[in-house]
Amino acid sequence: MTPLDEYDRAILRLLQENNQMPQREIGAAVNLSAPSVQRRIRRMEAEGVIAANVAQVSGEAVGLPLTIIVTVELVSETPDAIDAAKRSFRDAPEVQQCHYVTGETDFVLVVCVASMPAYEEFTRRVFFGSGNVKKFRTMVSMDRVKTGLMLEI
Amino acid sequence: MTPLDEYDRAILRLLQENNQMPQREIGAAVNLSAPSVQRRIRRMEAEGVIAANVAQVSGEAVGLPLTIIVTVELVSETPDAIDAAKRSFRDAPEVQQCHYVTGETDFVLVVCVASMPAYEEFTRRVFFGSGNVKKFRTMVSMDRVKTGLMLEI
DNA sequence: CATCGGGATGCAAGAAACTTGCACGATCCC
DNA sequence: GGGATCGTGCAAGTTTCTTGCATCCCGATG
Repeated sequence: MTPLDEYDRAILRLLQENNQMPQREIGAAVNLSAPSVQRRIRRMEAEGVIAANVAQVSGEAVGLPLTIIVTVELVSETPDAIDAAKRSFRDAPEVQQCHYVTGETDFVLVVCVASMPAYEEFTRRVFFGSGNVKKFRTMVSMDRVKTGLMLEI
Repeated sequence: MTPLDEYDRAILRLLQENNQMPQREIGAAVNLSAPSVQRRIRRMEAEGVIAANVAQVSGEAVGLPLTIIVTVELVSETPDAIDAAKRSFRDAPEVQQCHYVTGETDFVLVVCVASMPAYEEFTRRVFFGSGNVKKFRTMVSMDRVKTGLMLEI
């Protein structure tokens, strides 16, 4: 993977804020021509530096006003059990984010649902369904203070 | 806010996966003309249904390979203290996401840093700097099983 | 029951943005 | 110093986006 220079990083800083800015404007901001900007973007997309280009949708607007952070502790922590848990969390559409973490708890999930009943249904299906969840702790978000995928580049 | 119909939701499903798909292709996928698709997208952007259009940058690629989930407990939970904490978390560039939550812990943060020393420096500056953090629990992500902002629309 | 009005649609033309071939210049390694 | 490699800017060609316009649908009204 080609190392990133200061131009690349400047472009990324702009794109992670707004990936619809015209290449011409990006070029003007970073002192490069539009074609040059475009070739750098292409390269970074091909190399996976830019993992995806997405629209950030408001949960409230689509009827998913609840964001819930859940820590999960498993009964069995064998590699197979861990993998099975990863798969089930990855496949659950309510799970927006999932991390396998160090410490007492094994997983941290960010879950987006329409209502508390919907959340309960989710826990029944995903947590109790597997039989391998020892316990989980539910933290309901009262304020999404900061969300997004912004990195300090 | 205009309620969303099935066309809008179909468009959102596509855009939250790839917001660079040409309107013509979106139109073909949802059975609408390109101009119609574009007017719907414009409307949803104006109404905040589409909150942002962003490039998702790989943390590894830009030298931020560590993702750490942190739960934070405050000493004082007065409204002023809560607000001050929200501000400081929001302003810290290492903090990618922050939620004010119910339960024993007050905040859950997702922090992206270059290294453990960088994380320690972060905790000193942001947690110990305020004098209002009673305790925090650090969970280092060993596997970012699922990330992103995808919603089940 | 006919008519009117608001809103969304598709078409087509015009505008803007993206893409690519090409020649030039910088850099690095003989 | 010579030559290969890589990235750059320019300009032309292509695609996509944007917008004016006529039409259609549907609900409200006379």
